[in-house]
Amino acid sequence: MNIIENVKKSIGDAVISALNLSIEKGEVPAPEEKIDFESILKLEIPKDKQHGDFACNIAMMLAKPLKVAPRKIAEGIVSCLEKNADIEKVEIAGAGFINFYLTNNYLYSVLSAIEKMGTDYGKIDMGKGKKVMIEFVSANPTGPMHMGNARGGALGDCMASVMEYAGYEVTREFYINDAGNQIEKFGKSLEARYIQELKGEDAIEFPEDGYHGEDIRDHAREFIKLNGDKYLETSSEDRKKALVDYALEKNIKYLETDLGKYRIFYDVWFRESELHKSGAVGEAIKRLTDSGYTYEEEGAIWLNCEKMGLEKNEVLVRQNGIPTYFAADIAYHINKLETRKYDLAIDVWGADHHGHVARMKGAMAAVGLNPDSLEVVLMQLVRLTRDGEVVRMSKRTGKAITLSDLLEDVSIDVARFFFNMRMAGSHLDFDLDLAVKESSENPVYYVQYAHARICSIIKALANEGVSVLPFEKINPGVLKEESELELLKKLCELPEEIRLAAISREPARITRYSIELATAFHSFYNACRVKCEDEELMGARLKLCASVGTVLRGILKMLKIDAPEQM
RNA sequence: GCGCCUGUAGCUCAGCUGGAUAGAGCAAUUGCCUUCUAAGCAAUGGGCCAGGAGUUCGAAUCUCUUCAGGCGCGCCA
Repeated sequence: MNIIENVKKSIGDAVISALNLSIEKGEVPAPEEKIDFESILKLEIPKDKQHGDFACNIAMMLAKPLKVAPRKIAEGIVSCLEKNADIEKVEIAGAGFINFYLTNNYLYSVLSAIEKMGTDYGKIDMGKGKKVMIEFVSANPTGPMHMGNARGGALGDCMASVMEYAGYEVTREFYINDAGNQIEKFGKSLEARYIQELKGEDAIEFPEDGYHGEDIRDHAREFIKLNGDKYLETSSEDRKKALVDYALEKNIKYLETDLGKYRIFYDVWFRESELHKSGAVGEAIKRLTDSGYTYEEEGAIWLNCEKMGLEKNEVLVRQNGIPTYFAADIAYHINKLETRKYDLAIDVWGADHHGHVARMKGAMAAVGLNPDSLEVVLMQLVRLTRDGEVVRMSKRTGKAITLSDLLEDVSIDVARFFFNMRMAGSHLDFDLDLAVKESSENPVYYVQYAHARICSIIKALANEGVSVLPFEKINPGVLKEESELELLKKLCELPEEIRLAAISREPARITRYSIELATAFHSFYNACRVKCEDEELMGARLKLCASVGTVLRGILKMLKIDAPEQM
């Protein structure tokens, strides 16, 4: 139920029929060529309340094609407007805006809508049940997660929730890169540490491009506890395989646990190795070859990206016969769109991967899939600051700060909220001082506080025998104060915010909305007392509070942030 | 060098499918608790929307260009 959209629709229809009528009457000249009025008509909520509740621009848009002054057109439209009980008055202003001032009835109806839908208020059917997969984080399983993964996690997870609210059928997926070069490096690193642990540091040289982290040593030690030195005798191949099998599964478990702590739960954990085993990678390459997009050079198989209008060609199969990550990724996306029949696949990637986007889409087109079915949301990287300075390393470990490090300092609510305050495309400064503060400055508490306050009011009144009444039993018409109307308007906006957040893949809109709703509530709270002598007014205000509480609970649940009843 | 992204208040950011006087939070200053949670509210100050040109009745928003910053351009992933 999108109240604002409904109102816009009804005003828009009224404007168009008035326009047609006034053309018929000859007050406004007919266009020389047919114009689709509906497509140029725009109704917006003016920034300044003095300009009414909704403003229409159509007179200005038609001024040029009709060769008439915009105010003249506006006058023609207004004179032919049908009377409508919900429209209080209509004014022509500025260059030719038609401003509509409505009665408050549409605002009051939101209370009824919220009562009916409860915490589901805001859900819309824009997606029509289309199947969408959102793949996010997909952190390298050779080590712990970094800040980029932390942001990607909050972003992808909330994007998924927003898409669900918008009526899509959403799958959250984690792609495990458990094959290819990096696993090879992982194996070599583990092997080196294994031998070093048993035979001393000098027994084997650590690979130059290996993983130097302490976690690799830990894996080797744990592995020795379980298996002793028996892998010293085996071939390097078997040794690496045993080490990788052990450490990889453990790392994947860690990833799952850490993400779970972060309240992210995936529907699917998809392994790259499956694509290699099933032959899907080979098939993908064959399809590209069959459609004439590949060629051989210097013993490698290349994808002809120039044929797709791109700058550079890319290797699909190396000289050594091993397919590249790119080849596997093509197979993976064919799997998403074709095998598993998703209508839309959204990938959340770090901005440093942007070069990969065009060729991935190009490859989709080359195998005959719609490249628009694959969407990539690029996310700028995160900068942590403390005392105004950029923090790169953890003080404790001296290494890059991991997600678990962050969650030791900062609550999960705060982390999820902060990572979703900024749009994906903007660089995100994560202010650790602010995040740690449990005070008014911290926007998370600001929103939660609004919810706790509402719960407190409801409880206090319940103790005096006053309870929240159903919509039919209250008289919303007594809500006339500025702050009450502003709050009602804010409540009306949610479905539209969900629509915009879903369409632009920007869950940050909802985080911001939660702050705006909290602001509107705090403002109301200070301006209007709920508990008062006038029972009718008290009933209406209490209903308003309860509605705001419901909506806040709904949004916070969507963002997977706690909604405490007291603070 | 080529490509992508960014540039809005002292700081962090909204606003960008063109609309009326450019917004919020933080920071600064000043008020508001004998009555529902002051983790709150109200008010004040703060801007050549990086610079320039163009399109338009109208530009922070669209186009071109200059400048500044970030990132990418591997038989890495």
